[in-house]
Amino acid sequence: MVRPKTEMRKIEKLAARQVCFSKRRRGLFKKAQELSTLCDADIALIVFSATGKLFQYSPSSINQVLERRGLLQSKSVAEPQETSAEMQTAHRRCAILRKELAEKTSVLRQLKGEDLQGLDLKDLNKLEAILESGLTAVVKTKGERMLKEISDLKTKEAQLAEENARLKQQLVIMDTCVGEMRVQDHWDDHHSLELTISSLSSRDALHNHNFSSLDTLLKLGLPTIK
Amino acid sequence: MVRPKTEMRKIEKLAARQVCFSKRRRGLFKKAQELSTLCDADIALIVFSATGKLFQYSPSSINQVLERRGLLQSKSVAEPQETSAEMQTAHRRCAILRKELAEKTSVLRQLKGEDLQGLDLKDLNKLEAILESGLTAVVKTKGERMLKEISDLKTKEAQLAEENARLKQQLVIMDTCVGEMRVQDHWDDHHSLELTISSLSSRDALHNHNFSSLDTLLKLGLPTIK
DNA sequence: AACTATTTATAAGA
DNA sequence: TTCTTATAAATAGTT
Repeated sequence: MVRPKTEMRKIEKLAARQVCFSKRRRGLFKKAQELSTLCDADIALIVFSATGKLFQYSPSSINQVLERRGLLQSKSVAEPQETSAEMQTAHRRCAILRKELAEKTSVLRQLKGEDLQGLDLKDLNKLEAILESGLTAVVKTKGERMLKEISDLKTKEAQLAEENARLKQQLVIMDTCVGEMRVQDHWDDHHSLELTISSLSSRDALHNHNFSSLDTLLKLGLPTIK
Repeated sequence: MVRPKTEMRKIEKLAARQVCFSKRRRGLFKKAQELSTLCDADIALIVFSATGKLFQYSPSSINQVLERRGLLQSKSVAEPQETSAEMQTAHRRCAILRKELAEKTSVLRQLKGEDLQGLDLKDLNKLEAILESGLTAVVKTKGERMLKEISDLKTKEAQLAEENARLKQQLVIMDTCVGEMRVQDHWDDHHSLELTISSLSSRDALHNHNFSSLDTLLKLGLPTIK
């Protein structure tokens, strides 16, 4: 078990990234709490996962820390009614969301090659770089996916070929069988069937095949078996 | 050198506490930065030392993170009363926006070549097609932009060349001028200047040039003009 | 600030 | 997700 020194860049595999996030988040919060306890510090820690989930830690209250920092906008600017306060927050949130959405939409369009008029050479180069690296990644993933599919198909093919060979072998045996039966044509069905089974069994052809080969044999409706 | 397992309570000795604070603070910030990088998380970390000194970390902007926090913290207290109708609409709108945003974000990430794990061959092909057409468009636009820049530069170059030619011509005239002045060396400054201007004007060389050429002429400090 | 013996965190595997 | 374990990383005490 060799643990490689962790490279400091975004973890590519989603699952690994999520596990790492979960572990390190806990570690980070623990360290924050320790620092706060040991050194009597006031701490506010806010973490958003890539999926937008919120985690936060503060021994006192986050708002208290933020107020101390002078960050919190005086939220009681001018509120005629108490109901409008909530409405305002809601609207503000919507506005922010809309803004983010507009931004993402715009970038998305540009990546798709639309609305490039307003961009200068520098922006275009940046866009090109993103597209190129994205394309590379997609093509690479696609290649891997196809390779896997190919190897799966090869496995299947091998299995089928194997079964095929087995079946052919059984056909040869069958021929032999038929020959024998022709010679001993006076035997009744019961004897003939016994002979068939025993000659197949003697060559191990029916072992491990759940007797499906026997089914096949029976369904063949061999003309010489009355 | 036996290090006792650190007790998790406030360190009493001031010096030790300060050293510990300094070390652990750095450690904490480093861990925060690592989490942010490795797992693509959005983090805001604010630390006040016991002495009131402020330290903070955020890869994006603290305010941005805080705004986002405000966004997602929506399910605050329950207020089942009056405003509910309006509030519900607002919240519904927010929810829709959030959903759209999540969708766009996801697509955007995939276009950038991230989080491709969950996609099948069909999706990958679609992605590839989008990226390819986007790349084509961007490269095309870039080409046009560059062509235009080239043609603009050529125009400018032509203009400059033209002006250059004009200036050279003026120099020739100047030489002639100087020659004349050498012959008529007894002229005083006033006459000499008149001659210079009139001979230039007669060939239209000074028109449209805001007399900058005259400035140049005067600054040349022609040795024969006393 | 630098060193180092230890503790602590954590990546990978189950 | 949780547990384990080998190893990387952080850090308490010392110089």
